[in-house]
Amino acid sequence: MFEKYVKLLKEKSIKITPQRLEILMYLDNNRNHPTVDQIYVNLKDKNPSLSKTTVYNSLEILNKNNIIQTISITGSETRYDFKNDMHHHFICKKCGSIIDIDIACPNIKKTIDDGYKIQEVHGYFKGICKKCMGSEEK
Amino acid sequence: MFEKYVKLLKEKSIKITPQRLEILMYLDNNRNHPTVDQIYVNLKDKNPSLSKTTVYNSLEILNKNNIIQTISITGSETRYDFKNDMHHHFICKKCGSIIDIDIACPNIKKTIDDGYKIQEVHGYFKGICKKCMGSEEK
DNA sequence: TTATTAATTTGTAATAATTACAATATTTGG
DNA sequence: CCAAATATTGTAATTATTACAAATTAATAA
Repeated sequence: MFEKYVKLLKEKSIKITPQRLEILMYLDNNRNHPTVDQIYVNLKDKNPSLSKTTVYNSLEILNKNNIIQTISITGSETRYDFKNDMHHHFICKKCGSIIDIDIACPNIKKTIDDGYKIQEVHGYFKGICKKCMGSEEK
Repeated sequence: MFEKYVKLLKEKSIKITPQRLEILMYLDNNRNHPTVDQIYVNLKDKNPSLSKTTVYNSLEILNKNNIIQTISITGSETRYDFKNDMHHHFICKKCGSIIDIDIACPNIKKTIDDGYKIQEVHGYFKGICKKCMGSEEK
């Protein structure tokens, strides 16, 4: 059940704790870019002693080790995502949903060639999503 | 002196107040993506009665009217920029400076064609800037 | 397996950015 | 110049995040 996440942590020499495994599994199974609070509230059910600080700490070490990534699209709270192929994010100003946009950034190479060392790429679009566009016309 | 900014506000039917003009001029003359606090502290000198809430309110209405734009690259505080040609931003994890990257996003058309209405585009790179890369080698 | 040590978790308190709100003041169209 | 609508100000409240110290746990070597 947790083998996959144990392996991920071992590869990066991160100590294996039940909290980290649960958080990792939660992010793997919930690809809806949850907030710290959403992760915390959901995992608190099965582990009532869980502390929000632990969620913050765990997310920090997982992010630093490139296992997960942060998304700062709303401007207020940070959201988290299991690391996968590069993609952009779209947030709908009407319904608030955050949608993966499966495109890569073609500008990276140019910027690297220009002398920058790029460690993270964030592409955010804000507007009205397909669904809300449809309901506006009615 | 303020004609340019008066014109900008009139075009959008935004009421002209000295605070808004000062904020607009500050952003026009300081293209270093300042925080709310930086704007506030700097303008407070000439106008001691300025309130931080006014800075927030003014930035909000200017942003909604597309005269300025927000930058959420640090994850903590929002930064502001006079609206100009589309470009990306790079933040150096070592020295903290935010640098304009003059490239446009070629993925917008594809996303619009796909049914999304795009109102804002944010492209953020995080890593080590040219200058810090140079000093690392020494 | 057990003891040890270093790292982690927890809970609470502190901080920092932002928003809410009510009273006062200012802008603008007639 | 007046009236109505809107903006500014100051303070208080809220929210996300970080700091920190005590208690607990994971990993390692004997």
